[in-house]
Amino acid sequence: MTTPRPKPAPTRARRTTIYDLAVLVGASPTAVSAVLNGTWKKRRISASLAERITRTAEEQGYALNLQASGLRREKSRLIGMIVPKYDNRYFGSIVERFEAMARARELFPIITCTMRDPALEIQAAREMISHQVDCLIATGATDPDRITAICEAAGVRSLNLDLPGSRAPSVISDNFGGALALTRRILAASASQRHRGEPIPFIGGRASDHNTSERIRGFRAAHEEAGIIVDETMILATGYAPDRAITALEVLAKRRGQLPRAIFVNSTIALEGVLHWTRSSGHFGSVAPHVGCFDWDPLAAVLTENIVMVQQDVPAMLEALFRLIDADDPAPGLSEIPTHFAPQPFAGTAATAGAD
Amino acid sequence: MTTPRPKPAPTRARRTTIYDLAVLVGASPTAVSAVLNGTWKKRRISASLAERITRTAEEQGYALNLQASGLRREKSRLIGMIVPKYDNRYFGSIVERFEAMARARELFPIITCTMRDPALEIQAAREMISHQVDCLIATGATDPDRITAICEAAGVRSLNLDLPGSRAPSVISDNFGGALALTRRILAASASQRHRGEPIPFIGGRASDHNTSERIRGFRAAHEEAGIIVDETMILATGYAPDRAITALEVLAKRRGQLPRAIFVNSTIALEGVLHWTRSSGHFGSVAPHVGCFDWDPLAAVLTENIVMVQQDVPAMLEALFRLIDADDPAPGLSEIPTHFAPQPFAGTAATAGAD
DNA sequence: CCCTCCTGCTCAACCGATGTAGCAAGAGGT
DNA sequence: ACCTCTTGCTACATCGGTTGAGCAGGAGGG
Repeated sequence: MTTPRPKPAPTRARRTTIYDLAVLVGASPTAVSAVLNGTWKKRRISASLAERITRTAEEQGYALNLQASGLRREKSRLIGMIVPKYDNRYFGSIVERFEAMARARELFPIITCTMRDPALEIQAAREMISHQVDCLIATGATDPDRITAICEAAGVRSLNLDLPGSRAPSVISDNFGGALALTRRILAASASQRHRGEPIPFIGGRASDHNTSERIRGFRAAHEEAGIIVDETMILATGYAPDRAITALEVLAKRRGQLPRAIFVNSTIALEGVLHWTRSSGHFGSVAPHVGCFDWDPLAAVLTENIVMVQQDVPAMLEALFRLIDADDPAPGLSEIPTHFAPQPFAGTAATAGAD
Repeated sequence: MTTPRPKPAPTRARRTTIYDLAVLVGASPTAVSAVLNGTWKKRRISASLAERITRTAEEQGYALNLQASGLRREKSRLIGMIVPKYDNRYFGSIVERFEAMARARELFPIITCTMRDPALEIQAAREMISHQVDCLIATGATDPDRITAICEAAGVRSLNLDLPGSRAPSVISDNFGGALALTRRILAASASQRHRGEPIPFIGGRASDHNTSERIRGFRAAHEEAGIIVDETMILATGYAPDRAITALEVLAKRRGQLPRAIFVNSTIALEGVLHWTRSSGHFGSVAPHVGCFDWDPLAAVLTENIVMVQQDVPAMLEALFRLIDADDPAPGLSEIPTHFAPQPFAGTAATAGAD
């Protein structure tokens, strides 16, 4: 019945279905389906028939068609996530952990990266909805509320991660608190090398996104505590490209006629540029500035002196996220997860202990 | 099966279907379907009806049910990829590029990471097949042929990336050539600091995987060219964990009673351990050894003196991969893509030019 | 012996989209 | 006036599972 093809039927063996199995076993498709999806006890199929069906399915290498199954059940057991980039450890660990936790709940995670492109975010969200995801997580989305609106229209639950929205529950880091603690630390560390009242620059990120603006707030608060005034020219939220960070610092140094003794860096990607500049510009000689980085990278930890990194607590964030997913209560609140300072590399491992 | 809740049916508005639209427009579901999937000209639907249908669909926020569509068409326009980890730039860029290229072909990419766990690889492959992927890419799989076999049984095309298999077409880096060139370079760079005939250690990876063994072969070939004998104790393929690399180097140094003047490092993850050891063990003082790393990380590039990194040519690999996907000819050959040395950080950018 | 209950299974109607077949109305040709 | 062709649409079966309803046969009770 497939098609009236004059094809010499080369390979294209049709996939085994429950109907094929039913014929093989001599039972009804219903029985096969019930056995294979585990509802057979409830449906009063005998253990012996169940055994025969299971065995035959295995022999035939039967694979359930989840498209058909999902269509009938009107849910897919698919959970979607959109993510901006795969070029840093933060999003990498979010995705790894998300997948593991989704699988533990018998959900199939589908993740797609949007290259920080707002149009692609929307397109990806729509595609995921078309694929009938039961739930969609927007991670670091530029316009989370837009995604929430699209999901709402389709009756799909949505949550925000990393960047908050106002219309869906959001789990984010305590950006203010993390930036405050980080700024305090590098202000203290660099105190003896700075003039009295001299502020440090903030570099990277987009002032328009919530996280960056909260971090700037924490950055300012720490300065204020220390009695330091921060003027606008110290805030260089020039985006996520490393070379923009370099240019901005170069310009700043030229204008001020002096080099910063400490720098607040707002992402590991910006950090690439910053560290390149401090190392290879020749400006600093052997006295590298203190660097505080909001986000963590293990190679930076190993290779940089005078660096402090704030690590976002990905496990805790995802625990919180899945608590919201498990409880299907869509109260659109904001969960802020505390950050912590990244530990010394290899602290407490056999490797360090052994290196006497 | 969630729970027997006395829920007051709060929101859960059913999703709009072509039947709903058909009623609204006063046309048949067939017409709606034809208009929305673009076959309406062929089906001789009038432009005016098409216009009305399109408008109504938009107003109602209609989203196609790809589960139903895929079921009927017997293909999903889904393309699957399994990937070991998200903790390095190599796999990150593979995934980013794969997604972009898949989307350019109107395929929806679904990617899942398997944490280098062979059982999870198999499970993930099966799940993807159940979701009816049209094609499955096994990236860095520990047992690619097993996955190919599973795909074959289900009539799904499969390809290997990064690690080759014998039963499906494979696209990988020229590991031998890359390792040969890299080893030559660090042997040359460290020549004046090594005793005559002194080999350097190879650290990281698994000797059982094809890539590592090819790299070892290239590593040995470069030594042989230089008239240096490499005994087994210099090959430290201790896996991908950074702390294992540290331990192995520590043991090696103790046994030989001297420090290596150059090191071949087989992944950026092992590099974390290696650089930690060279920096903080105190062994090296200010004379860091020459490091050659098979794989690239931008922070390592910026922060390490005397490092040479081999970068795998991800764009070229994915071009080759998609050529195989586009041509549906499954000849199980091996494409080896040349690698190159990573360029100087920010070379040729405004950033460098500006930093006078 | 009749009635009820339980066991073990099957039937048929879906889920939403799509491809094939076909029908009614009007245009155009002879 | 009759036939053919085109236009613009609809009806229906189908993809592969799932699910509520229901049926046959045997056990058990009165």
